[in-house]
Amino acid sequence: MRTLAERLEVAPNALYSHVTSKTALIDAVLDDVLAEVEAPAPGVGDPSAGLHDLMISTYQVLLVHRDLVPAYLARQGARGPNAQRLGEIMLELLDRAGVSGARAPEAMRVLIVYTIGFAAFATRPPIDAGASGPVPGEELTGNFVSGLRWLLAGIAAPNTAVNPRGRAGRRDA
Amino acid sequence: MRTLAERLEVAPNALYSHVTSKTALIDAVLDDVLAEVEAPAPGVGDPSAGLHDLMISTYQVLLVHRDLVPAYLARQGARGPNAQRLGEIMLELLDRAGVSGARAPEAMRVLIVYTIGFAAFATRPPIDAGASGPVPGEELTGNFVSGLRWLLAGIAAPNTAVNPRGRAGRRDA
DNA sequence: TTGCGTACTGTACGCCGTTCAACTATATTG
DNA sequence: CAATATAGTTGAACGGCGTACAGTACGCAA
Repeated sequence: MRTLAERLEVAPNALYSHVTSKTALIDAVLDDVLAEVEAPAPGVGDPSAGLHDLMISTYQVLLVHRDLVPAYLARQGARGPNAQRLGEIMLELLDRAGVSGARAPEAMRVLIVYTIGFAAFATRPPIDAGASGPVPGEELTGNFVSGLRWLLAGIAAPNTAVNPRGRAGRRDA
Repeated sequence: MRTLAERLEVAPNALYSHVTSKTALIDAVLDDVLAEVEAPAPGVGDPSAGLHDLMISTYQVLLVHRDLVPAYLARQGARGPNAQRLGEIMLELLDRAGVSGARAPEAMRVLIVYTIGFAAFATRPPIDAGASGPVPGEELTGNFVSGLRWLLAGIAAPNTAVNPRGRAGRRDA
């Protein structure tokens, strides 16, 4: 806030004539940024490829505005109009890809969480140079795409029985 | 800090005799929490099921300590000894599952990012009740497991050609 | 001209992480 | 046992943060 006010060459509290709180400001900026995401035209083109491109575009947009990616995770959903628009586009793509019903919002959440999470991970070279290689960031994008492909493949697959050992994953908890 | 000091019934600055900074404290706590993750014994059992269980256990541990999940994302890697131990276990499981070479660390990062990201997402009912259902949290765990299965399926698949439309995902950028 | 709404400023409150010098127990040593 | 080193704590304070409140300059319709 104070930094922003300085950039605008006004007193810090002047901001509160235009914004109710820092949180609200960030929310607004967040949704604005989402407008930069390139979404495929609805109804045409391969839906799987559309999802692929949509998530990659989202990832890249997040990387460009890296400093507000943490804020993105802090609030989870992003209720703004742009977020909503992207959500509808995703659902449409998923539907045309054969994912509908209860599976659709699940798949959507998974894709979103994965994308934002990976952006958050990629967003911070400055931990410490040196040991074990900080992963220069270029490679991370490739890594993101790999995971995205795996995810899309799994989502598209009709029935995924990954766990061969009977009812695994069931612990006493 | 001040809150913690109050709980310990000491002055706030007394903490700094034991910890160099708030960040260092959180890092230590973070790694401590990671000790609670149940890891399968190395070398035995189905590796795919092992990964499945390992990530689910991680997810559950994160949910129990929900308030420090954001901190978990803030620092990305978690360099502590427990984190390292889990990393080695994951690589061993991946190797036995047929994932090795350059693919192994990729798969590991994807799994970790997905798990932490989803935990971050699941960690905050208190946004606002009401419209569009805040997803009670029980369902979110099922959602997490679904995505995990998709991911594991994709990782295990030999070659994933998700993108039917030629070289998609290649934008000018 | 009067009145009003909008944008701004000065000042201050309460909170935060953190630092520094001083004190006090406890343990160590001769 | 006395002297001293050491670990742990404290009071006070600094600088920074988001934000609230009261007041003020300005533009504009009545």
